[in-house]
Amino acid sequence: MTRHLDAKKARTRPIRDADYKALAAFRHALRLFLAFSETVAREAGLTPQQHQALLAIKGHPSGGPVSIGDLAAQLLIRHNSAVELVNRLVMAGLVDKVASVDDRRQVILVLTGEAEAVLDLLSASHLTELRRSGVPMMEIAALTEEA
Amino acid sequence: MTRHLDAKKARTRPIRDADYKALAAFRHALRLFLAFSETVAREAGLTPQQHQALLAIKGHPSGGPVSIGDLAAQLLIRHNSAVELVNRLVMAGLVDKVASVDDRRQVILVLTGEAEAVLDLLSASHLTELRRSGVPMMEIAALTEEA
DNA sequence: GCATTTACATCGTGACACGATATAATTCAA
DNA sequence: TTGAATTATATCGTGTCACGATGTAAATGC
Repeated sequence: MTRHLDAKKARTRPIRDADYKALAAFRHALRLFLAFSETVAREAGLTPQQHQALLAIKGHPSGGPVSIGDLAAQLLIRHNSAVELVNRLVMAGLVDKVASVDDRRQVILVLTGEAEAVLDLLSASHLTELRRSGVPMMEIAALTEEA
Repeated sequence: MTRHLDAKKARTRPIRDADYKALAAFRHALRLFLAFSETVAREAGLTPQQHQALLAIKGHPSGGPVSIGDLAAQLLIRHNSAVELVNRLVMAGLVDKVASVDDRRQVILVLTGEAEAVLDLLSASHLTELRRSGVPMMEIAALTEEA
């Protein structure tokens, strides 16, 4: 009975030591980038999530107004988590919640001047760091479409 | 006075809308990968941190025995956080803590058979997903050295 | 017009990481 | 060799963040 390939799951090439090392090194590289990002964000007075939320609002692919739900989708978090994140941003004076005129259930998120300034600074340092470390940001970002 | 470049910080090219979109899309791509990883880890009964800890132990660059401190360094977390993470792994039956003979302060981390099996499964699906999505894992992992 | 769906909000919970602090083993210098 | 400094791990209290479950108001569909 071990003569046949498993019907449920095609037999895969066994995982070698080099595979584990490559996966571990890849994770380590991701963590290095995230640690850099967290450090500069905190130096600017933001939590990493706040920074990413501001970026998601400012750089949303639609280019148009961004709602709570849009933010949740962009960050891959639940709507209620997005609400909480936005409330913390409002308390920090970084975002204003504006009732949408189109659909009065929706809340449109608007960056304050302070948020624009901080995000500009952080974006500059991130672009510099990504260029320095050689991460092919554009290519990786392009993968977003298909998945 | 605005004629001179700022002495403290070289004037950088202004951040354009396309830059914000690229950075946001890059973050989104990272989150897609991390969400994939979290999903398959949870389906296998592990938290994402537990999965990454097992991988860090199994794929540690030294190839040798891995201590609490080694794990903390690989995951870029504090020693006390690594202790807590390992304690949860021990309670889950995935890791054994073994006193080191060389240095009796050290605790060597050993994967149980169950952990080896789960990690094998997760590594296979991660390798498949990374190949599928076209992420240049090896190249990015190689950046680890210099930073 | 009324049921369903959609968008946002609230609440309680749990995982995780942290700083501060403690303890034991090792190292090193006098 | 002994005692001070260092290193490795452990413990405790705290804060952030995300979640599921649940609730409410606005929009949609038949």
